[in-house]
Amino acid sequence: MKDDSTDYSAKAIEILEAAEIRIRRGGFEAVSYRDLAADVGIKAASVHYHFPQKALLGAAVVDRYSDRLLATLGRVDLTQTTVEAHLQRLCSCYVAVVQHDEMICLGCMLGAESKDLPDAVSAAARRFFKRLLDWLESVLGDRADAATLAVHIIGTLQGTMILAVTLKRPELMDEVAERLKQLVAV
Amino acid sequence: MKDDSTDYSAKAIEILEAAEIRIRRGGFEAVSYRDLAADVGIKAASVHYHFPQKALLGAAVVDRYSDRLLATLGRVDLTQTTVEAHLQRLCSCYVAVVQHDEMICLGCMLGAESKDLPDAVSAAARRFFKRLLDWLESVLGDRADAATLAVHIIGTLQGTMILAVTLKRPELMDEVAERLKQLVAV
DNA sequence: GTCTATAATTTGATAGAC
DNA sequence: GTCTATCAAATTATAGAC
Repeated sequence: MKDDSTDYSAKAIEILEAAEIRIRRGGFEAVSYRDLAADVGIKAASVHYHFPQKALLGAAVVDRYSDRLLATLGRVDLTQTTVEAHLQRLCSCYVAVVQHDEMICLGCMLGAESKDLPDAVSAAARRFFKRLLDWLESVLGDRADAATLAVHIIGTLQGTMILAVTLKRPELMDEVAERLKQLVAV
Repeated sequence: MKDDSTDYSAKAIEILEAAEIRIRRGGFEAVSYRDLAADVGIKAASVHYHFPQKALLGAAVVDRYSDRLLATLGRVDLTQTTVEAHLQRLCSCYVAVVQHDEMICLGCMLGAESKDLPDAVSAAARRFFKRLLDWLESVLGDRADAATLAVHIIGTLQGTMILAVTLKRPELMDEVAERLKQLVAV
């Protein structure tokens, strides 16, 4: 009774998970069928059975990631929760991404590469950011600068992630997240 | 009478320039000696004459990019120019990067990939961000929150670049840069 | 400096047996 | 579903002629 029509086999899901980690570590080009096969304990040709083309695998990974993040953020309901609490949820997600996974966001990686990606993958990355911005804009809905502020906040979270992993200073995420909350409080 | 000891031949510089563009478009893995050779009108084996190993080529590209950006930003001199003017210079650089080049920053791309890069290249990316943060921290030197604010500003510029190119909305850079100036004015 | 030729490896993808 | 076998193409890099 799931609302999305995609249902994958257990092995297909293993492959999607392995691909997500590898993309987030080194980018789309750095992922190979051979490595994914080793990750899930089968041969490269068998990975092609589940995902015939790499571009379609990439798009599937992104859509799965989008669904998961948006589900974690939850529906926007300002009658039950404050703007601050919604923002806190978003920041928590991204602080956890860096401090727990020691990786950047999938959208951040594919967004950076988007000029060189197969169309199906760059389109999926664009969809990801649109959904994320839509969520945040509706959280900030009553403000005149909602759209720009949403870009500012998402941009800051994405860019700070890059700084945090490159400089190996995960605590930067926390510090900047605190500043973002003050930004909205004004 | 240049102060850095690296002096490259004219062809080597052509290669560095071609490599910078290709890395910024698709990442380090997406660049091949064959493509670079075609860019500068020689064969792949001849590129190896100028840069024997790809990792060293990558590091050279980054250091060159660092030197150029830091030179454009100029020395920090708060007796001659205001904090706001210094920040304006930084924002102008990054707005131009997106609107003119239609590419993201080299440091942003390599920072995203840094987990999977040859050591020489990821170390160069780290150096780049350290130099950039140092510059901005000394601009903000008199503020108690200089370090965190510098991370916030650089992070925002980097992340917004990703959003702008992915969503094909270059004007986002301008809008967010305006907000950053207000941030410092407070 | 640039070339041809080549080595050794890896890549995405397909055909067909089981 | 997974396998072996195979393919054509691309990869980084080296050797040696000019």
